[in-house]
Amino acid sequence: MATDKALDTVTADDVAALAGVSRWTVNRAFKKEASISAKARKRVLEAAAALGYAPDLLAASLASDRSNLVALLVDDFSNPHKLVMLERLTRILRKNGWDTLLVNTLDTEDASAALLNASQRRVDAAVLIGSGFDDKALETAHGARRLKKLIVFARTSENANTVSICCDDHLAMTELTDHVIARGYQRPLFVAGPQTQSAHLMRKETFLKRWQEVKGSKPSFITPNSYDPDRAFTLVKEHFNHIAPDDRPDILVCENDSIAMGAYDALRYAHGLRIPDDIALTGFDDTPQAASPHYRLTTYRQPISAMAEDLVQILKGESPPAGLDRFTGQLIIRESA
Amino acid sequence: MATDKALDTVTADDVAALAGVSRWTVNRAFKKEASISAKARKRVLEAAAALGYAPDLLAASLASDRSNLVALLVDDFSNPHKLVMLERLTRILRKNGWDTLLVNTLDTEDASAALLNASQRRVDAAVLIGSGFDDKALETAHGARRLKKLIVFARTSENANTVSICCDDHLAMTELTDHVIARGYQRPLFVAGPQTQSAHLMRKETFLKRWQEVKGSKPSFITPNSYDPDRAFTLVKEHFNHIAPDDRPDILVCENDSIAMGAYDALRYAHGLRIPDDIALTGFDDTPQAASPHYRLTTYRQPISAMAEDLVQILKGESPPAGLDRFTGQLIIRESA
DNA sequence: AAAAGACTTGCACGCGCGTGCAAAACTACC
DNA sequence: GGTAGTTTTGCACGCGCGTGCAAGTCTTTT
Repeated sequence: MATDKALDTVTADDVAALAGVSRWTVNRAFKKEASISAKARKRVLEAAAALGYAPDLLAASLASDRSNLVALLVDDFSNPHKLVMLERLTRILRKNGWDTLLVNTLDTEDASAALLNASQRRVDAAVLIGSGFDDKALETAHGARRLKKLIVFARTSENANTVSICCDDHLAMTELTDHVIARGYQRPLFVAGPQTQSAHLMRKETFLKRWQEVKGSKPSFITPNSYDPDRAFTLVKEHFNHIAPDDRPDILVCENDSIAMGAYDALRYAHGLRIPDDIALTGFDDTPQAASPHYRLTTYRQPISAMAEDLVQILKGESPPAGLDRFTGQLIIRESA
Repeated sequence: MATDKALDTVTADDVAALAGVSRWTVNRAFKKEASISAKARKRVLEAAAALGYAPDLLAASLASDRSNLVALLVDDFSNPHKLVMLERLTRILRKNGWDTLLVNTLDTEDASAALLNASQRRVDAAVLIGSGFDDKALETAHGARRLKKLIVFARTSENANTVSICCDDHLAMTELTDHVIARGYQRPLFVAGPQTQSAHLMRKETFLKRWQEVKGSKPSFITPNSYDPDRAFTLVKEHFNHIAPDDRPDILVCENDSIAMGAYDALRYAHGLRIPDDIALTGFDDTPQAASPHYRLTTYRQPISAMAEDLVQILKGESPPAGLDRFTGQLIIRESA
């Protein structure tokens, strides 16, 4: 047991002893750009391999003021697009030396507690990937000690102390709106997401504005109180119960794919409408499911990888830690509209 | 700047000074079961609130031998069920005091590097939620220093040094097979997942065995080399190209919902078959999408929450750190079979 | 009121490594 | 071979808190 203990905890000192150098040389051998001679490094690495040593990142974080840890706060797990973002972010962050703390803020009263928790782990940055983060949470976060950087991902933010990395929603929705108009649709209905957040999307506003500019009329809209497809299903189903066939919209423009898929199912299975023959539909995000031969959703793909790379730049300090980084995505035209 | 620095880094000593107690009393105030008087705790917490102090979890981890951190290793992000598991696990772990390190092992040659990385953060446990972890990775993990517990989630493992928390696949597949038989299907085709892992599912074996026991014949099967629905789509599409209508299976039993949905789309959109009229289909996992009016998938729901609670027990040391914890799930019968 | 018991508080030492600088070793050049 | 320049190495101190025990304080009992 005592030997086990000693075996368990191989420290830089042990490696130093074996390699015949000082502890500091050992740790230098593990840093990419450290001033150390090639042969010293070689000797150290061999000794380390023999002993099964790897630097303790925890101790390193404590001693320095960076942890190479990023907290990802997520408050909506009903959208498969989140899984795509998580995959991209974790992969790209890891490639660049950052590990990821995944924080589920569903249960947390507001995000503040989660943010505090992240700061207690000394994360280098907290990244908000969600819909329900409000001003209060952002302010608390900014007030929190040790929370060096606060980044809102895939969403704009009006808080001056945050960076927002997102796709250019204005450009995107304008392009999508123009596509819808070009296809000759006349009576759109916008299906928005929850509208309470300060950090939110401008998709609805952009669509309404653009449509009015070009067509002169103001489209109506409905607002599920969450991005859950089931809610969208129910809401759309109810909405169409109260509409005479002649007044029916000829296209549903949805704030994201998650809502669009719920709406799709409601139209098709609750009201027997064929898409796009009886009614058309668009989404946003290009989730994997949107491409299935079932939905064939016309949608808009955000450049998640580029956005993740941008996040890395910010973490590295090569981009300013406040402001708005906008990216241009790509309209994906499929059969649904 | 100097004052900023001083403000940034509120330590237990500062709180102690303000509250007129020692540093140790301050930290005790933040532990649930610490011997501290009610009034001392109150005084400390007030002082802490005034200063914006919260204990540094990093320093605590270094000083003690636990980090309250769990690494979740995921190697397949194409299955929406992963999102469900992530949501449940992160929420339940957090409720019990553990934070979650999400590690994407898609890019990692084998999982060993990821496991090593996790151990460098001194995680209390590494949880494998994936399909592609092989023996080598598990052995490496066990060899790694500081990796206290290795847990295979939602999958059995034959490695003696791991705990496996999963639903009772044998029971589940037997129940599902019996359902399929009771419905009168005669010519099943099993669509399996990749078969190379040591830590894998016994679904195929169980199905084949049970079917043979009851019906006396041995069903055929096909094997996509990944759980990606697109692969399943392609494989099923190809497979049915080479089958005469009379030889067609009357039911596809799929290893999980992800595969089932790909297969569903292939049958319906590539071959124009109606489900369940022309051919039936079952899945496994009960992903949210399986319930949609589109798929209406007959499937099997794993008790993820109970499994996550079991994980907590293991982390707390109230369950043995090796062996197999099996849970009984629930057959979900919908229209697809 | 004194003694025994129960609870609360303080403290020395260590967790493993980073920082910044000074000493040492090496290299190049005349 | 000596000097200046360059690279490499070693080290004191600190990061913020946990552990286990000893000293201190308060409560109970006879």
